[in-house]
Amino acid sequence: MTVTLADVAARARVSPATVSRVLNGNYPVASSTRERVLRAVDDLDYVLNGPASSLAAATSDLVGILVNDIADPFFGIMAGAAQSEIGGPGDGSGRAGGEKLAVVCNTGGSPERELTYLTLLQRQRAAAVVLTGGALEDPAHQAAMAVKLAKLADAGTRIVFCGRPPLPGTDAVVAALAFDNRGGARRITEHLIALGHRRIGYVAGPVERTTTRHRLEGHREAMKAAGLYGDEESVTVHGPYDRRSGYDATLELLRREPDVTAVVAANDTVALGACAAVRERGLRIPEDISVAGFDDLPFSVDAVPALTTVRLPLFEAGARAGRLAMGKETPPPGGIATIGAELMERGSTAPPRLD
Amino acid sequence: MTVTLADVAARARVSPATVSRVLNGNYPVASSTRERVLRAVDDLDYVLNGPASSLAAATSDLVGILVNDIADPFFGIMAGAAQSEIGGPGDGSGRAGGEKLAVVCNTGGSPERELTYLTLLQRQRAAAVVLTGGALEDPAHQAAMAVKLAKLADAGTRIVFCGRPPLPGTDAVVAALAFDNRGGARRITEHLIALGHRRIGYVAGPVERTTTRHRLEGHREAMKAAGLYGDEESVTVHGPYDRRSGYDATLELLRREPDVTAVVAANDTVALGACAAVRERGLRIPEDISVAGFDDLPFSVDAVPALTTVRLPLFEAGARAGRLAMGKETPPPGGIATIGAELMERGSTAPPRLD
DNA sequence: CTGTTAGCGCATTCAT
DNA sequence: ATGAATGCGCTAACAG
Repeated sequence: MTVTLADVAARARVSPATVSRVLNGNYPVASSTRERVLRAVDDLDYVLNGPASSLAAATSDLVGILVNDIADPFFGIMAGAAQSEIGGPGDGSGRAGGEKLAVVCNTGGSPERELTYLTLLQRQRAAAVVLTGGALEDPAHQAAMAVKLAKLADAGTRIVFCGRPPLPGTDAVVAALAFDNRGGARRITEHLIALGHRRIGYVAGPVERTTTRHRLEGHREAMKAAGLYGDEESVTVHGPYDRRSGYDATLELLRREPDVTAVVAANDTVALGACAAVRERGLRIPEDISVAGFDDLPFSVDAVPALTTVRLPLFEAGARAGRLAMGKETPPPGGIATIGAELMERGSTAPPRLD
Repeated sequence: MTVTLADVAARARVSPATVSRVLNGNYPVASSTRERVLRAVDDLDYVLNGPASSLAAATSDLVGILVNDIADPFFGIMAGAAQSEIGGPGDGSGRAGGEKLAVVCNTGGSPERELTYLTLLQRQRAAAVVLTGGALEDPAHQAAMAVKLAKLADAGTRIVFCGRPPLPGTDAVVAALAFDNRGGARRITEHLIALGHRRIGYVAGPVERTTTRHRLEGHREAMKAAGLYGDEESVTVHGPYDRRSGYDATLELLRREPDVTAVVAANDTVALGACAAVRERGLRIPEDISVAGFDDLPFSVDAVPALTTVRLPLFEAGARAGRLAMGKETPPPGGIATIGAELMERGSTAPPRLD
């Protein structure tokens, strides 16, 4: 019932091979012939059979974009940008073209699902895979990832990291775009210290994540450099990268260390929860307690007061990852690029109360 | 170079057909044989060739989820929920299983891209497609969609709408889960009227979208029922569903109609921008102006003051759409279900100033 | 319960 | 520049 390439060939009075050639466009075809073929395609409303094409060519037009949390704009912005570079504009003709199918896969932060998606993508003979966000630091999982990625690369799949440091043991990766999480975290804490804060609480992300660790390390570097050693552990609380966690962790922190004058959150979403907790305790921001975030998501400027945070160029990074995945851009030297993080001073931070 | 099913068969000393059967699990196989085959699969590190499988079976394990804006949690929450129902748990074994590949495709609200993605999915012989969010009301596009969806359905692809009313001319759809946008909008405006507001501004979404129209209609129903006719047009401003638009539109609205005492926004993101604009004008929320949103996204409760809005059960709807797409749940009678919208009264709305 | 036999629809050699 | 032939790796009838 379904129209095949042979049907198109018959109608255009050419061989199937010729139809294939005009559709893939990688071969010289007389323009008159091409016209005829394209008209037949339209007349018959032909749609290429992807599986058959992929089987014969041993490659597909599928590109996977893995994200930790699709409901988090942090990933949404990167994924959308990458997708727009990969997907092409789309001519709306409904006709089969040479388009790639850029799709995003939500791992939910689960290492098992990450591996499963990679297998599924491998099974589809994906043209490329973009991995976004921080990686789990579990050695077993990292090893499994390295093996899996090597196999994918071996089968011709291009691999790009976006916002994630290069995985140890993986040279199969086309390029890794890493955010300067450490530097950004250092700068925001230095900002707080410069304002006069001495007791600074830290609401960290989930343990065993590269992003969490790098941001925490940057924070502690700044603290140490200012001679503010001591009880790092007691002013640090870990939790998931969500609003609820920021709320709970901050309540816990304020209970444990009532004399903190500033709270640094692992990201903006967590910071929002932290703000709610601070207010719940009857404290004002920034008069009684300063709060800082990370990422500079769109909503952060609308918080009241506007959130002091670190801006990550998520859209630009995602777009670049997309181009890298398509081979439209040459990889950075060494395959690794670090992407800067810029401090955004806003209303949620101020000098501590003098008392 | 790559391991094929035949290799596995040889190693397990069975026929290729048997290997296929244990892999697909839809057929009785002696457990001892199955063991042997699975061991061979592991030994050889075999991964099923998706394209070959799809070609032979005339169907793939791909499921597409179309969203208008992947950076918007409204879609992210639905897509994530749907994906979790479709993707299965994932055993992390890295082995080939019977998993579906649930992927989200970002149309960016563009009708061309919507159609293109549908073609790409059709080309892949997708098992199902979930379309989320409001639809464009352009007749030409609707007709094109109806045709395209009919073809997809014809080829065996299950179609589910999530948060979108049934498309005219489409009976190919398995089920449509529609949000009660009209009812929700009516209730929130009634709430404002009950508080004593008479001049209420409306910051609407983009024109020609079902969601925009239904919410606006609900709002106006409430206004009319309260005898508050009149200059609907002059207190209504349209714009995209984003923060910036809410900001700009509200500034425009306040300039045009300085005597409004309340602003209803098309959604929470827009409401956030509206809040910023209101403050920019030196007005307090809710003392000088009440602001209301729609959707009840996670950040809305953290706005200051907390946003009065209409709660949509996005996660539940997405999950249900996912189950429907998988055939794990029987469609509602008539294929259409309306999903309720609940008013959430919070701090951003209050009685108008008496002056 | 398992093996044998045929394609699925297309991209690619080779020819011409 | 085009046509003919071959096989990609797998599933789905059929047998047995």
